[in-house]
Amino acid sequence: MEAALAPEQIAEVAKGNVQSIASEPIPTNSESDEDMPLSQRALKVQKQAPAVNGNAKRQRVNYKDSSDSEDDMPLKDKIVPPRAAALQGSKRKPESRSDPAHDKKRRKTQSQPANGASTAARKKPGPQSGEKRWSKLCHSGVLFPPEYEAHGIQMLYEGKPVDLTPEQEEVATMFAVMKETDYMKHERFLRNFWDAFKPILGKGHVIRDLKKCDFSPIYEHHMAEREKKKAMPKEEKVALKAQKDADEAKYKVALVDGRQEQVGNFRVEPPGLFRGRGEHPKMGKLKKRVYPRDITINIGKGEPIPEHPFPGQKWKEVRHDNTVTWLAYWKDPISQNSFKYVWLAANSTFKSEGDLAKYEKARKLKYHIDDIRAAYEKDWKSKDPRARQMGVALYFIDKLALRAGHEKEEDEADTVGCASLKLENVELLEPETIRFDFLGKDSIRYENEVKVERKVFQLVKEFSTHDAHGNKKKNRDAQLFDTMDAQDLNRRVKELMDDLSVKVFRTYNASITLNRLLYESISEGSYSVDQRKADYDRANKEVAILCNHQRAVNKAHAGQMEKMQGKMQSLMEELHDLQADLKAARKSEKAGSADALQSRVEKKKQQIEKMELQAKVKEDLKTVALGTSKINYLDPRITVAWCKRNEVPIEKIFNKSLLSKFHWSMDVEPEFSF
DNA sequence: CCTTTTACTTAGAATGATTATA
DNA sequence: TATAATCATTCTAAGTAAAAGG
Repeated sequence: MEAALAPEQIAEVAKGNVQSIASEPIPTNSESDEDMPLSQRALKVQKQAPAVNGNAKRQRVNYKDSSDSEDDMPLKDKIVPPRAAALQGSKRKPESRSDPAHDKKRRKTQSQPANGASTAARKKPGPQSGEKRWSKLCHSGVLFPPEYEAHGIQMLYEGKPVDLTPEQEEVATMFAVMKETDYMKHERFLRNFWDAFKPILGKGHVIRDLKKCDFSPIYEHHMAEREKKKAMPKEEKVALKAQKDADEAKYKVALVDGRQEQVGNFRVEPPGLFRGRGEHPKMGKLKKRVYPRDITINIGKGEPIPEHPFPGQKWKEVRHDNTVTWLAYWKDPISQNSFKYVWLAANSTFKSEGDLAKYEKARKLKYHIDDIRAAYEKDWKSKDPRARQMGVALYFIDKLALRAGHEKEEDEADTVGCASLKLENVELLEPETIRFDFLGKDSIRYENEVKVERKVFQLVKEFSTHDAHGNKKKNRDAQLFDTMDAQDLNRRVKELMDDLSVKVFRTYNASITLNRLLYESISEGSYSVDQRKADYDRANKEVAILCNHQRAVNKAHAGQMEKMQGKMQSLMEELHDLQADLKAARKSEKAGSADALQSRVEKKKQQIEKMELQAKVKEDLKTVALGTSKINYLDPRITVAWCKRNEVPIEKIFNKSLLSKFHWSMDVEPEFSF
């Protein structure tokens, strides 16, 4: 049987040396790495001018220094300067959830097609609808976290040590190690934790009030252990690492139709306290340990069934479903109606094919976007209120790169996207500016003031005051779009282009923006590689802002900035002294030393300039995450082609894992335009 | 239809490793 | 040579959207 992997093969893959393995997967027309990649096959490349479109641009709000990004904006898109505001987590529990019943039952009031209901979308079986994804699949299943080992450290209750069973101690420790996190200040977290801890303590336990608990002995023990580990002699560390690698090696690879592929997340999630984002109703709940009996394995027929270290147990199920790409899944112990999956890694064929398809679909949108824009603008004037709402929603999705915004459950964080916007999320600023303020995915705040078409402004005003039946909307937490939801948007968009869905607009706008900015950028030729990279980063940043990709300000940020300022100060002083020396040397006409000083002055100046730029970029990017768009939204062929045109080594832009994830895009021709 | 289930992509924080700097 | 800053990787939560189910 060929399924088993030779150890040396495993080692290669485990090390991430997958180039040969990884490039192969795109088998259709390639025999070797050098062959024409899928990218080229798929695209009968049209060499067209860089796309320039009326793209959405937005001004970030939580961004102190707004001056720079504004001047290069087309006037039309300029946005009213925003009020300064703090980064995250506004307090915004809707006062009353007014009429939730109505909220849920809204929609469907009006019937069908908004306008010129073109050829209804044709079902093309995509890679999710029962199509065969593999013929042979072999892997080693999942790796379980080690069982809990009791440390025997006692916690204190009313100042006195308390004995805990290992089971109790495990949960106490989960809580103890979170001592320094913000969750400790979160009432809901504490309540949920207590509700989980109490039954584990059992009836009549001495511990009856969380407030009287002191977990710090456990916390300190945990920290001490950590220190110990850090202080371990080098050889021991190396040996430990080697052991770990060896234990994991077999889980890291899978064999798919004879190809070796890396597995992504082969580890079963260890138990812990749920760390939801934002105001998550379930934060602090105990996420229970997962066992083989909870896990369904997916594997090729006739392949050896993966083993597990729990003698009495069986896998929940073993399936041989070749229409899906997951290797295993289990029910998420926190939200009973969702699953955790084990998939192949980002560089696998499954994922690469998915990526390519995603970007090709977004590129296809380019040929339809004008018609689509015309269509939704026409809908603004429709007699059908549903069409009007849909038209405005699509405009937001296109211009602002908003997410679709599906309905959420009561037991999830209260966040919104386009379709689920509430009145309280939009403020009308006469004559034609809309101010958005809402918590989106991951409870990241989206704040933006956008100048919109007059008609859109009027429509949003209409939606803000009256529903589709002309009844007044009274509550701030009422739906802005009361006649439609995300599903309706997806259906609508399919009328406009086959297989189009709402999220494609984000990909499209992100990629086409990068493409345009890179073709517009002029620092070629005499500019240094670093300067050209800075160009790239600026474009990347613009996309990140468009997509609202944020990150928390690094805790040390302020201190680091101060330090830089201080350093700059002393550099300035040094420059000053040098300049004085130079002047003196000139006076005394010691030519040689003057020349030397002159060059030292120049050097110092450059040093200062570099530092200034560094400081500016750092401050600039303190809340902006560039990585997310690079990984998920920007067609790598744009980047690769730009690197080729500008003689920038691709490694400057893509790190090792991105290179591997995007191996399929590497031999795109330099003229590629998205 | 409308809701629920399933499968997949996208997301920021936390952690770990590497590099720059004092 | 330790410490700090930066960068890469891991982790798992939180979205989207299609299909299945009733």
